[in-house]
Amino acid sequence: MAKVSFREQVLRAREDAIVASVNRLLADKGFDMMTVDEVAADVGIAKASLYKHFGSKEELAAAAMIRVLDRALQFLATLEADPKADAFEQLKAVARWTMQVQLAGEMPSLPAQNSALRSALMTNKVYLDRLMTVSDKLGAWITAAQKAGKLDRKLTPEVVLYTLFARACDPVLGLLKVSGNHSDEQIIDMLLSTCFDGLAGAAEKTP
Amino acid sequence: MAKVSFREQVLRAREDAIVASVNRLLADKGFDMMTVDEVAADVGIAKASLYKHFGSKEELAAAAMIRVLDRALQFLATLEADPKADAFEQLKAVARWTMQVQLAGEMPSLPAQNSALRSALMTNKVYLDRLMTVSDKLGAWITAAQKAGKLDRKLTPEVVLYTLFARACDPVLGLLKVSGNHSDEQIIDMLLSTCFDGLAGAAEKTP
DNA sequence: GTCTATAAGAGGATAGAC
DNA sequence: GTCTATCCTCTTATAGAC
Repeated sequence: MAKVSFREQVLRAREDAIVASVNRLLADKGFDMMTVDEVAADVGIAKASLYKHFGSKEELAAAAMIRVLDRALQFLATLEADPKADAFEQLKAVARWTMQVQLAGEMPSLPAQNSALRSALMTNKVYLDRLMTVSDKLGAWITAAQKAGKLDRKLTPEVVLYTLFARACDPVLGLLKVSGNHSDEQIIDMLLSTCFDGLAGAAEKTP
Repeated sequence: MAKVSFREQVLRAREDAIVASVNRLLADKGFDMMTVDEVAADVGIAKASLYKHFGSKEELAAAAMIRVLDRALQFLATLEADPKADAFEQLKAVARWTMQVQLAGEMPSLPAQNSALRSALMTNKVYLDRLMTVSDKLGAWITAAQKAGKLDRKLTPEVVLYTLFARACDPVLGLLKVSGNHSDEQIIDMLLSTCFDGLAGAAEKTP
């Protein structure tokens, strides 16, 4: 019994290592440019061993997405635990968190056009479950913030949700980072500002 | 002489057809998922003939990017010709135009991570020239709009420029389109609003 | 410059021994 | 479950006839 448990523990640890590598490689090179050989080399195992754990390259990507969604859910839980919870501020905190993850090189980026990948994700129950859980929590905050007048009521919740997801993998962040003209904090502050107050800025709000 | 001119005309027409196909395929599937075989089939010529016109797949993509940048420059020229030119409104018009191109399925999307493609673009004089021309024109409008207080002065022009470029290929537009809950006009209006006034919206500006 | 045919190689996936 | 070795498909790119 203990032996089996230990075995499973080792198995889990190895799979965690695999998913961590995939996550970093996806953030670094993207799905199409990432090769399974690279993943195997990065983890330090043979490619055939990799395929004992995950049935395809798409499943590897799905596992990485599930991982980051789980991290997001953990962060959402800490926000929910805060007694002075304000929906608008919570949304802002989530956006800030996604940008920090992106700056840390830990945000996997998947192409929207790859149909093989999309269909693999759309048939992955675990992935869909996590995605819907995150979407529901954010959706509740969005409608609450709109009711409070903190978010534009002319925007449908769908638009707000998609926009927040998109800002989590916005190429602007990477461009600004390589340009080297701003600190990480400056980048995040400016992008948060463009996200919630727009290019026109909040200055105009209180003339 | 007339014969040579005619020949060149036919050559140009064929290359235009190729670039138009590449443009559409890039918008539809992205660079990595687009194959040269598809391009050849779409144009209706043999792949070897294609390679007589363009030396590599990367050059095809570069030609498509040059094409769309030229279209952008044409549009910028019409805006400059307007006597009652306001920098802020011009920037908004440009953003609207890029979204219309995107909705029409004519905005080529290139991955930011593909290094072979990036180096090919970075050594393409014509592409760099067009890109810099567009950037300079937009940059002038950005600083003018900031001086006029229409754009947030806390944002560096670099951030504004990158953000405008990024909105030209924002995945949110495609997601909203396939979701089918909004008309094209609604989508563009909402995304323009999120771009310039943010998720918080302009409502807060005049309380 | 257009075609058919093919080289050359990358990359996803698997066979079979241990 | 891990390895080595291999298969096989897809894709970029070119050779050579016309």
